[in-house]
Amino acid sequence: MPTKRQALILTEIVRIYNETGQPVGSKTLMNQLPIQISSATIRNEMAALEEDGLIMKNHTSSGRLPSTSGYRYYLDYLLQPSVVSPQVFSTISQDFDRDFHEIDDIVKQSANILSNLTNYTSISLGPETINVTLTGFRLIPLGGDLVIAILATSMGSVESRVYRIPASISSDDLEKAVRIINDHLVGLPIDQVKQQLATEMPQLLTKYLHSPDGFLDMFGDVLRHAAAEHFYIGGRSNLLNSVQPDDLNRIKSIYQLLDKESVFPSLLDLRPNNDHQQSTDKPISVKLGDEFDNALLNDYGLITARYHVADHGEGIIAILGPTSMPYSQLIGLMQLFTDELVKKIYEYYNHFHDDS
Amino acid sequence: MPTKRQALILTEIVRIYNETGQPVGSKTLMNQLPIQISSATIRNEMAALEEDGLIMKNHTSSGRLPSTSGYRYYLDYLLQPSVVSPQVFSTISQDFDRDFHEIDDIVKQSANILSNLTNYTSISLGPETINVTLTGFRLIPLGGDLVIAILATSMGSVESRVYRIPASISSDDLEKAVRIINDHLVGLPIDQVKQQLATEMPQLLTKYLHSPDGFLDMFGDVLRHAAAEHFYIGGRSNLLNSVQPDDLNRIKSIYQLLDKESVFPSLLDLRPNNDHQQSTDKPISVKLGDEFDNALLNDYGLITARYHVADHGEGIIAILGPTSMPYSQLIGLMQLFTDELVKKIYEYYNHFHDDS
DNA sequence: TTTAGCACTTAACTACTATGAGTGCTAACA
DNA sequence: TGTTAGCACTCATAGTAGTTAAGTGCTAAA
Repeated sequence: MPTKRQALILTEIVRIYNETGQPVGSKTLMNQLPIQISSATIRNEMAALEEDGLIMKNHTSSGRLPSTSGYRYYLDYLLQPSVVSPQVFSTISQDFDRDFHEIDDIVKQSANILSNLTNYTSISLGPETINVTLTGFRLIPLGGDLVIAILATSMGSVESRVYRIPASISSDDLEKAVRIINDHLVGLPIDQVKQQLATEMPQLLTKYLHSPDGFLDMFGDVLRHAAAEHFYIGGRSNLLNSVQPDDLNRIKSIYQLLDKESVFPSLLDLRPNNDHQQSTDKPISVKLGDEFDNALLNDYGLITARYHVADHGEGIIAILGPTSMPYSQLIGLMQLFTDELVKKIYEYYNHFHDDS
Repeated sequence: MPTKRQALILTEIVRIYNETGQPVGSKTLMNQLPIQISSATIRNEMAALEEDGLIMKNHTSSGRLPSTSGYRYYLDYLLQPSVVSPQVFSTISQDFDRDFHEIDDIVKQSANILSNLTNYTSISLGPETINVTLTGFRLIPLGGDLVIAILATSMGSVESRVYRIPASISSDDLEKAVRIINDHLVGLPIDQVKQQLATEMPQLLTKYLHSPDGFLDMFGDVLRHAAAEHFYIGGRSNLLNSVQPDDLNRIKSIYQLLDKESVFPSLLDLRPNNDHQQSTDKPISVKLGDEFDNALLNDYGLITARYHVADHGEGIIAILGPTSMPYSQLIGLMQLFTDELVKKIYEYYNHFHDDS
């Protein structure tokens, strides 16, 4: 456990290292610290901090920089979110001030705003589809034996996919089947729809379809895609800001990682299992270096902010940048940003359900 | 105009430089050339080639490398497409051997296959929507005053967007309006639909809608999005292969370019105006360095292959890589690749119209 | 026209030498 | 006991000089 003075020194090391990117020496600290102590004393304190594993050296005679544990300690105990400037605030509201046609657009735009604001990479995941209900299911014939199956949800998202229908099924029967789906399932939460799909629907449909399996597979397939989480990454190229010019291969690997969009959210553990206590407590949490599963991200930090939209579950927005980010400012920013985002999403949903 | 022997030397310089990435000296050439001449003679010939601006030096005592004009000359007069190995061929057919649900999936997959195959970045643009017809238009109420407008085309693509309908319009009238759209416009090519939208439709709709403007705007909007060209970029990260480790800023700029997907096709001039004779003649053409509008791409080359799908217009697939690419192999590959791609797209469309 | 020979150029590598920022330790001091 | 001045020591960085190897241009001979 560092003493109060050691904590002060650690905070200062984090601050200066984040600003300059260079290891911090005892003389520099002496000039910057609010208290009057000599460089020798600072050296002694730094030796103690190094003993505790909170700071480290690049080589015998270099200044100190925060270790991962040092960052961790700083984030958990020392950091204080700084207040966001009014200009930034008005920038955010301005960027959000448009009419969004789909919830996905809001999610996308939020990632873009945040990455523009911070010059880091941003990842945005829409509110969980807890209370989303099925609004409608349609089949539109395309000619031939192909149809487009369209599924709409109360969130305003539409999923459409093309399928082949065996010629043996008459279009009358198809229409009836679609009507049954709509009569029985519209208005139900997606989860329940999935459930009924396995239990009651097969029986109901056998009246009209000889073998409803194909039809149900199709419906299930669209449903699965509609319920899948959509997320967006903004400012990919900012990842290049933080990297040393020499290790080009690492950049490449990280980009390949980003390209494989499918694995990204699980890799970053954006939606942790509930066992993971620490992160579920606070709305904003930070994941550092070796806490990632993938070694490629060892030099990166991820600031994750959870936000809750009334009756619509949790969404997530995150910043991915180098380990040394101005956390204090960024976390202040995130608090404000999620507030605005929640406001916007809430507003969007309200337009739906209110004026009927 | 280079002599025959000079052309041979140029070809060899291009080949070796592409393989090694290093400037080529007279001794190396002496050993590699199929003819028996001394290094001194080669030096003389190289001096002549340099005089013509076809090759250049990095510094006084370095070997030679092809200049942009040199590449241009090589591509226009010397290059011979090499034959693709059977393994590559079977790789291509294998990768294409799946059931595609949408034409966009084929376009996407083709970009991925090509970039995997070549280790370069690949850009794929689907066949132009010349003969695409409107297959259906639907509105699904979402509750409140919102509806999802869904437009389907004979290509199997579906565009859906959410709109707000003024409460003054009754749902009965809306349904009638939708029916009118379907009765009058289904089966027509998109172009004609657009035309009628401006001419006849307003009159027809006034019978049912007090002011059809809002409705027509909505329909026009979906139509515009449905008709927009979709393209895909595969293997973005391969761009990093070709770049010098020191100029990180250029990489970043190029990535930002790639992120702005909207400007990319026009920048690359993938669909040149028909005046541009050279490129419309050949199905495969190459654009080099300073021929790009954007200076960022000065060190890059773009191999563009046009392919024609019967009754469905032209599609484009391209490879973006460093100026020094193994053009001979790549162009051979592209010929074969577009054949396979055309086959696949044709097959896809046939499933639509044939077995009705 | 071709070739051998040679002087010349240049990038890349190596070895060596400051320089300076920074540390750890000791001894004196409050 | 905590703090500070002083000093020897370490190490990355930058700069200088010398060497090597690849390559050129030019001249003169075949």
